Amino acid sequence: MAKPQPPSPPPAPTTPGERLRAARGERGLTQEGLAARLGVSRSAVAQWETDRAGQIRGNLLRVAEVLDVSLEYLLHGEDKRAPSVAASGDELALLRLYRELTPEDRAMLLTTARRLARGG
Amino acid sequence: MAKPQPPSPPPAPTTPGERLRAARGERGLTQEGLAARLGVSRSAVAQWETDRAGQIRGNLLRVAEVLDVSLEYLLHGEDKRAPSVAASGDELALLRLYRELTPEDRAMLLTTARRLARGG
DNA sequence: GTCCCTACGTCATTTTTTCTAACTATACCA
DNA sequence: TGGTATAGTTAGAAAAAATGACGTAGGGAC
Repeated sequence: MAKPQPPSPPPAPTTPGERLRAARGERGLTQEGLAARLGVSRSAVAQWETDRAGQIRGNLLRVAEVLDVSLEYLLHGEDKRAPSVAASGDELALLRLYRELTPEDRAMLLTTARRLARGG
Repeated sequence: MAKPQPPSPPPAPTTPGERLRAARGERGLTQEGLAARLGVSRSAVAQWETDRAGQIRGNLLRVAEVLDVSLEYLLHGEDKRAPSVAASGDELALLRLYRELTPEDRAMLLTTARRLARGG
C-alpha cells in the first residue's frame, strides 16, 4: 500500500531551534564550530537548538549572518511572503548574493551551479 | 547655489532605534501607545529608540508585528522584503539548479556566491 | 569486549541584559 | 504662569541568557 516514498520529502523544521540546527547542518558546522564563530559557548548553541529557556534572541542577528539565513526564516519558518518562487532562507540568501554580483560573476556562478548539478 | 531641494528627501533612519521611531511615528503612536500595545513600560521604548545598549532584542518579534515592519528592516535598514520573488529568467534558472543540489553542494554554491559577492 | 574520541543534551550557577519606576526636560497652549 | 503631553535619562530590581561541569550515545581502533 505504501507508495514507494519518493526520495525523501525533507520534514520541514518547525521551531527556530530546529531551523537553526538544520541551517547549521547544511553548512557542515558542529555546535562547537558555530559557537566559535559566534564567540559563545557550545552549550548556548545547544540550548538554542533545543528551544530551551536560553533563547537565541540576543544573538539572532549574528546567527543569521554566520549561517547566512534570513531572520524571518529563523524565527518564523518559511518565508510566507514569497509563495511564488523563492522559498527558504538559503534560497533567498542565494538570490540576494546573486543580485549583488557583476554580470561576469553571475555567469560564473551559474556555470558553477550547472557543473554541480551535473554531478561535477 | 543650493538647488531648490525637491519636496524633502526623507533622511533615511540609520539605526534600529531611529527606524523604530520612524515606524512608530508613521502609525501615529506615542511611545506610551506603543509600549501599551507591547506590554512594556514607556521607558523601555524610549531606550530602544535612543539605541541604548542594544536593547530591543527580546521584543523584536513583537515590535515588528505591532508596527507591521519586517525584522530585517528594523535591524538592517534596507528593505529586505522586496527580493523575495525571483524575477528574471537567469534567477529562476539559478534557483532550479540550486534545488537539484545536495546539501553539501548547496553549501558550496552559497560559499562561492559569498566569495564572489565580497569581490573575491 | 573496552578505551577513546567526538558531538550533543541538561543542569546549577554566575553574568549580562533589559525592564521598570522615578525624575528631568522641552514644547505647546490656555 | 500653570497645566498637559511627550520624550530622554538614571539607579536598582528583575529577567534572561551564558558558562562550566557533568552525563549520554555512537563510532572506530585495538
